[in-house]
Amino acid sequence: MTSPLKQHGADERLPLYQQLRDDLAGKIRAQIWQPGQLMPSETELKSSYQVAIGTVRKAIEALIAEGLVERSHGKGTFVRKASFDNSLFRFFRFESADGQRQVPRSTIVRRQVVKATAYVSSALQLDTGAPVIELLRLRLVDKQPVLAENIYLCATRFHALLEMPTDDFGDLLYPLYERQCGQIVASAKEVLTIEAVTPAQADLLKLAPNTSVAVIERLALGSDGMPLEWRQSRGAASKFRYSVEIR
Amino acid sequence: MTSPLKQHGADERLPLYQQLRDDLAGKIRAQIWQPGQLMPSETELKSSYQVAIGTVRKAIEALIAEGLVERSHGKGTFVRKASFDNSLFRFFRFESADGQRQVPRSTIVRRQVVKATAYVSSALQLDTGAPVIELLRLRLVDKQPVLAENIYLCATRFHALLEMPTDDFGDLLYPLYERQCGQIVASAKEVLTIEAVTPAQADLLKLAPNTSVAVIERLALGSDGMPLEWRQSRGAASKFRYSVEIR
DNA sequence: TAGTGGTCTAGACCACATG
DNA sequence: ATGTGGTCTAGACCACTAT
Repeated sequence: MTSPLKQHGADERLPLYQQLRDDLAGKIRAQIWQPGQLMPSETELKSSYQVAIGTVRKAIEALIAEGLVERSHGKGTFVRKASFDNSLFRFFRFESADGQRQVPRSTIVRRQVVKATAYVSSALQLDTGAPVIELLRLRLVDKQPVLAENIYLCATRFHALLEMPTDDFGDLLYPLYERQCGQIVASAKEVLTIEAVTPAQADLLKLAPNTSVAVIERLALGSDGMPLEWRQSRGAASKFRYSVEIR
Repeated sequence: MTSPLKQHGADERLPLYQQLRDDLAGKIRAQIWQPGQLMPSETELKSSYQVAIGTVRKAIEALIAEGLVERSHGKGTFVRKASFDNSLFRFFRFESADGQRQVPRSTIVRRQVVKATAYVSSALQLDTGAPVIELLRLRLVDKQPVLAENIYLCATRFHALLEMPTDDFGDLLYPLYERQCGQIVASAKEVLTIEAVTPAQADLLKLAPNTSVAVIERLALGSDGMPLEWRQSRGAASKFRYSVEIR
């Protein structure tokens, strides 16, 4: 029995379905309905919020457009799990010898606490010089290095990562952040550019000097929009491929 | 006074609002309602098609999601004009000396009729060896070359382009296609990769040998989905920049 | 003031998934 | 058989734009 919207301090100037959308989105963010789980049916929401069913549907359609939930005819409405750790496939074509796409293996090459540079601190909304964890990570397909990553995390928020061996980090970091630090990545912004490879990176990636690399800078955000992680990923430009449809 | 859907040979297995969407989309494609023009109001559509107003709204919402029309409260629903000739800004940062973004100037360097290669003919859905117009075009900002383009067009469909001086082509090709050949580009697919520059291209773009270029391959389609033009655009990788938001 | 799209309601019926 | 989302209807009222 959820109470009607009036008691939730919603902005009454907004359309009802928007207020409802905000309230539902809040419950998803607050993990009251967990990712992958079924959320209440249209009929339940209709009676608990005391609105017409059409209004419920408009609110849910908005959530679908934002990618927060998914509907399945006859089954119900499900909270979507954020899963974009493999978003690199958007930009790169990594294939193993048998032509399969797979999540690259990961190795943490270095882990250290450093003072945030001006750029990193502004990206993560920290004070300049605040302590950040820097991870240097290599990603491999068929044991060949394909991506080199520099990752920066607020040291206080993620200090749990300093207290475990880097070998236990596994191939995906975001589930680790969630398990060890209670930090959930909900969205991200990426910027893609092309540079000449530096000698150090060339060495890591086993590339000839002065070849080109594609650089993906990603700022990962929590569900409240707070920046959690900033990273740069570099991979050989020759493996790069991206397609769009425009109109 | 449009007649109800039954008389339009619509697929009755589809939901009503989908059938309506298809019919409306057809009228837009057939230019019965022209780009930029007002289309009939919800009330008019409701009575001419004999459906409920909610059904009309759902059909129009679908058209909005596809980017075919735009609604403006109090004014009406308008057919959207396709305008993505400047879509290169999506991928490149071209700025003139004063920091302004502007449509690059164009020069046609070469125009000739050639037999379509296997690749071009399959992209344009022509027989292999069919005659195609090949344009070599250079785009300039502040008189500096920034993009080199190879453009391929079906020679029969676009033969009007052979009968006018290339100096009169102007800076934008799609309006030219529309004026001179009656061919309207409605959408496009682009694929982006990175290559080393060829000697010929390096010369055109005034780049050092072996530097990297970003290559954008674009297939431009008519409103009926027929491929009209295939082009490759190459520009210095150093000017390249692209950003996305993911979730 | 008239016409447009935007919101909201209330309910009927259908199609899909599951036990 | 039951519950879910999907379609469709019919109409009231509001907010914006133009004249």
